Amino acid sequence: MKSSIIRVRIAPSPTGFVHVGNLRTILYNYLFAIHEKGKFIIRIEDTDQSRLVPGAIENLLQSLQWAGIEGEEGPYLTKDNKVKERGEFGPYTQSARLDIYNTHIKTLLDKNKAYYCFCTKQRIDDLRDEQRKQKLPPKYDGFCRNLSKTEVQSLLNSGTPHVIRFKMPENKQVIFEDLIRGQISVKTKDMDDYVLIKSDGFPTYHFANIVDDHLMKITHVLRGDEWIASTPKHALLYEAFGWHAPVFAHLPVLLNKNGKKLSKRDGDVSVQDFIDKGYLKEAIINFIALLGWNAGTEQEIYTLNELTKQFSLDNVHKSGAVFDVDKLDWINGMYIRKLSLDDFYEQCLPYLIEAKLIIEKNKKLVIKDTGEEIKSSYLKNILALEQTRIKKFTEVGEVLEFFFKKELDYDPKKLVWKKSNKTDSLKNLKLLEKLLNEINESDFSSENLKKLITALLQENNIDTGSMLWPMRYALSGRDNSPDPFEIAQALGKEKTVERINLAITKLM
RNA sequence: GUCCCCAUCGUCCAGUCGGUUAGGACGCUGGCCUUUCAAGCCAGUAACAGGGGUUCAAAUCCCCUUGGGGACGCCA
Repeated sequence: MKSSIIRVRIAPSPTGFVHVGNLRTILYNYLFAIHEKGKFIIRIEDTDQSRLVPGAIENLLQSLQWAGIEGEEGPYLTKDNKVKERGEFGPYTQSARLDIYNTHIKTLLDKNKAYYCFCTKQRIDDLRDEQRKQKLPPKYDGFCRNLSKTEVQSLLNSGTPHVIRFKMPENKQVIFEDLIRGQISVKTKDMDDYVLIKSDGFPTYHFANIVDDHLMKITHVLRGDEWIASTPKHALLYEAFGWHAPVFAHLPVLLNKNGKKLSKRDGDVSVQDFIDKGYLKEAIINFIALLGWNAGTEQEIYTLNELTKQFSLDNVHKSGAVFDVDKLDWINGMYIRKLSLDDFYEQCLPYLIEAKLIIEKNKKLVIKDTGEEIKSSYLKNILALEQTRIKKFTEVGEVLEFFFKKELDYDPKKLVWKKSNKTDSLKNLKLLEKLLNEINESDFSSENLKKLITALLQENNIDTGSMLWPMRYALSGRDNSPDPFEIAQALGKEKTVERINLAITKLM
């Protein structure tokens, strides 16, 4: 009975992709479990057969794997991407537990805590319409509540469709303790004789959830806010069975910019969408962990490991948190800057291919515009210049495009620095061209170029800007870019000179 | 309509036993650096929803109002 080990579960229904809000609930469950040295369990709640989406379980498990979150019990993905189950409290998929629900509903029926209801869908709908019209709370009226045993038996014998409802006790105050919100109290007169078993023989969430949580020895239920109103129903069910209820903790929801619950209507909210947009898992996890929780310190950047060490339900907020993309971008930028160059390269490559700047040909990388083969070491040098400049990987294509163009297309007027003029710019570029031509290919490093060009400026008494701005513009064709010396080094002598020449032509 | 829950800068969070110039971060603005943009550093901007209590003292405790959210399915 008394088990000191904490067991928490996540109970997703396989009805689509994993939403960031789900991911946060999952994350908090995981953090709590690991922090408390407990068990983290996955259970699939597929009792609504009409809403099942093929591949949703695989998608869920992949998303967890991506996030670095692993369940100790329940379904998992094998190396060849098959779904298998592990753990001693299985099966962990509700559709495989129908027998269990059947034996448990019998106990409730025998205890007179539940009853058969033969009301048609039509009657229930009409009833609710009428109640709404009269501005009454919609509720089942208990029509079948007191059917005699013989009436029930004969209806069952004739195969009349039916559901099984919970017999809500009358005039009772239900009080439960929520770890985050404290005591919550509801009167049974405000609750319905809700359905336990549907007419297709499948249990509802309310029933299956309670039976499974009990059988799987779940000690803490951390779930979304939207369940708070159903928790008294659940508490009553535990009571009807004579079971101890787990500890409940209802997590605040994620909101959109308008303060409404974040939903599909707000655009891309699935975890996959964020991955596609070029966010790092570390950034997403860090960000959503902080939405509704903090350690009481001023730390903003956390690894998953640090989170598991510091996480506590004591510091979880009660109110919903707005999902602010600006802050996500900032955090993502922080993580991008921390990446090693190799990792940064690995992350960026798919986006460069996606942006159609680079194509893969016979396992070689080729610049699409020029057809030249490109070495990964070269690509890394270029990427290094942008690592502090992007906030998400989707930006890498645009910002790097100029490196891969055969010929740059820009407005010649832009070659002139704001404090300079056309004549000087042209003169300076010609001086620069002459100098560059004299430098050996092997000496074309940014440091050396900087040294030589600085000397050139001093020698001729030229303003830094009136030389470096045209140079930078000639090489990048962009208002904003990295340092001209860095670009020149990355481009190499030939292309650098070529671009300077082009600029001279454009200015003349 | 009924029930439940929530309320500190624009946003995310500190402020958990009542006493703070109400703190940090994102964003925004300005500065430094500087050839541009980032990055980095520095500075500034901005909040206790309102009203009553309790108290020597309230962002903090209590009540009301207002505002917001959620639930009221044979969905989860």
